[in-house]
Amino acid sequence: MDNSIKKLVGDFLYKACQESGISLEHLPPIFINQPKKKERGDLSTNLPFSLSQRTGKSASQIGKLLTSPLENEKLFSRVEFILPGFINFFISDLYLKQTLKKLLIQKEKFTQFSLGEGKKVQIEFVSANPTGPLHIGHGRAAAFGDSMANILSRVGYKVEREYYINDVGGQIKRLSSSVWSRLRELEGEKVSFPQDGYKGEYLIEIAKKARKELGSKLSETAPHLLDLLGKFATDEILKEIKVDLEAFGVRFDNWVRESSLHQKKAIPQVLSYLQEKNCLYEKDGALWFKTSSFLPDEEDRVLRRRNGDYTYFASDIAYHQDKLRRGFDRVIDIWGADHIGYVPRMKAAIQALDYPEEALEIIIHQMVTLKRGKKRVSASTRKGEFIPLKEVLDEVGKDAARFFFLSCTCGSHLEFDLELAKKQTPENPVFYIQYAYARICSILENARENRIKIKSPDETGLDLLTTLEERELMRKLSLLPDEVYEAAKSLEPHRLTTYLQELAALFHQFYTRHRVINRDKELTQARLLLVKAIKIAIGDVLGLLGISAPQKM
RNA sequence: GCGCUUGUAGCUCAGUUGGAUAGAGCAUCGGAUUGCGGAUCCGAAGGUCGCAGGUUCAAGUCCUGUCAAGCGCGCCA
Repeated sequence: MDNSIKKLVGDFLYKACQESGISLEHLPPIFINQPKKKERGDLSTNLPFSLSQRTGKSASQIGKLLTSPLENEKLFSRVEFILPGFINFFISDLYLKQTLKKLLIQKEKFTQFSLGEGKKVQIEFVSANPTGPLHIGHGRAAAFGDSMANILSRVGYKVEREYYINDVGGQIKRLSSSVWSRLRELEGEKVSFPQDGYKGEYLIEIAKKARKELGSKLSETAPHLLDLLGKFATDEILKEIKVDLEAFGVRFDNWVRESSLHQKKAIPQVLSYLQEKNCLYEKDGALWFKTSSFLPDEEDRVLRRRNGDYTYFASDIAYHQDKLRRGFDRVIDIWGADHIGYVPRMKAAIQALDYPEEALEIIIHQMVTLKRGKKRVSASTRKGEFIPLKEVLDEVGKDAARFFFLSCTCGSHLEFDLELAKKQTPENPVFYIQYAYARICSILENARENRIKIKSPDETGLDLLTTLEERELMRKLSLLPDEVYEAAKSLEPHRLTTYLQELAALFHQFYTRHRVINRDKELTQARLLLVKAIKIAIGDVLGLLGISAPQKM
């Protein structure tokens, strides 16, 4: 659909440049902004300024050249040049009303774009180790990745969500020996708990379940006892993880186990590939990857230990090669900040595999620090010190939690104060938005009860929408496609939470000042359509964020 | 010690690839309802954008230095 008004304005400017003989070689990228002040119009650009630097002409000369062909354009009611070099655009009511109609007719297609061109994108996120329940940090990644996937698919990408399960290695051994200790505790034995084991109490439940289901297989002399326990425990934990994700509104298309890569012999294969490319060498009995030949500041890393085991890095290279070979046009990883030091070596590995560095896009989200009142809680699965995502969901709900995570840029360190989150629940911004939606539903219900039939936009005189509040609402709605587009382009869902708050505020202001259902039948019709359009917009954007839009609250 | 990230109102955070007079929510104070949902609306107060330099017509935004916080610097994953 490409209903971008900014693109439209940009095209006009481009044409105006052509017509006024400004050399297109000098043309910088055209940026269209929303001015902070209403007096400065609905949209503005600093193009005259940037052009004047490149062409040597004065900004006001260029301003005149650019604005005069636009003066009779129906899209604008006014176009003005302002010193030192801005052009302000005032969108015409005609355009706003046409856009309102489009939104009503096209619904969620209103924000569709051909940007993605049907290209395949894979987003891998959460990928928490199956050694314990999801905690609040995973919640941030889950909310972010999931809504990012929604947004990308809206702008024309084919999106796949993937979860990578590290079900091999030292941590799984620690997990199984921890379960074994818990089991023996249950039998009344006094055991010393493994020092680097998982201390969380959830393992007691799993041990109980293991005793019940595995029964006689669990003797100390049983062969592969720890493997058996490890498999059992990871499966149980994964089940719980899936339940939590489901409750958080997140579903994955694909679950990939690290163990499946081992079965496929993917790791020795990728290593021999790298060997041929002369990226490896042996030292101290171990096999090393020459990270430093790609990034001088990085140290070389071990891929195969002296004892013959592969490192996590080795299997991760195999995993990423596998992903890249699956034929995606974009591969996006979302990692927590605790993996930040891992980025350079992964990028180096990608290049060693003959892909350009950009073939893998890595987004780092900062840690969530937790507070309970004044106490800080660190999140450590190993020590069993963490607030499970489930607990947060139970206390503040899926919608509030997702909204909270999505309102911040993922680069910000954020503090989640559980006490505050609970206290704020009634005044949480997400309820403000949902309330606007429910109010509109209520108005529409009211209209139905009064047997007012809402006519189609073509039959209704939208010209009756003349108040300031109505214009502001139409203006905001007309900018929605650009917001979605920009959120997709910059991979920043939080733009949409900001947009929703502003839209909801405009609606509440309108609502307190004007009646939708009133004595003037024509005006009622027009306002019902406006309100219906807002409902579509709010509901749609909430959907992109994975937040519910309740008819009643 | 080195690297990455972050420092904006009392608190939690926005701030459009450098733009025009720095924003929102919460908390605080004051006001609004015989109207479609008061989980709302209106107003007040609240800031040396960590600090110091620099770049330029223009810096919260870019550069350098400095202070502080988080994370990372394994033949762990």
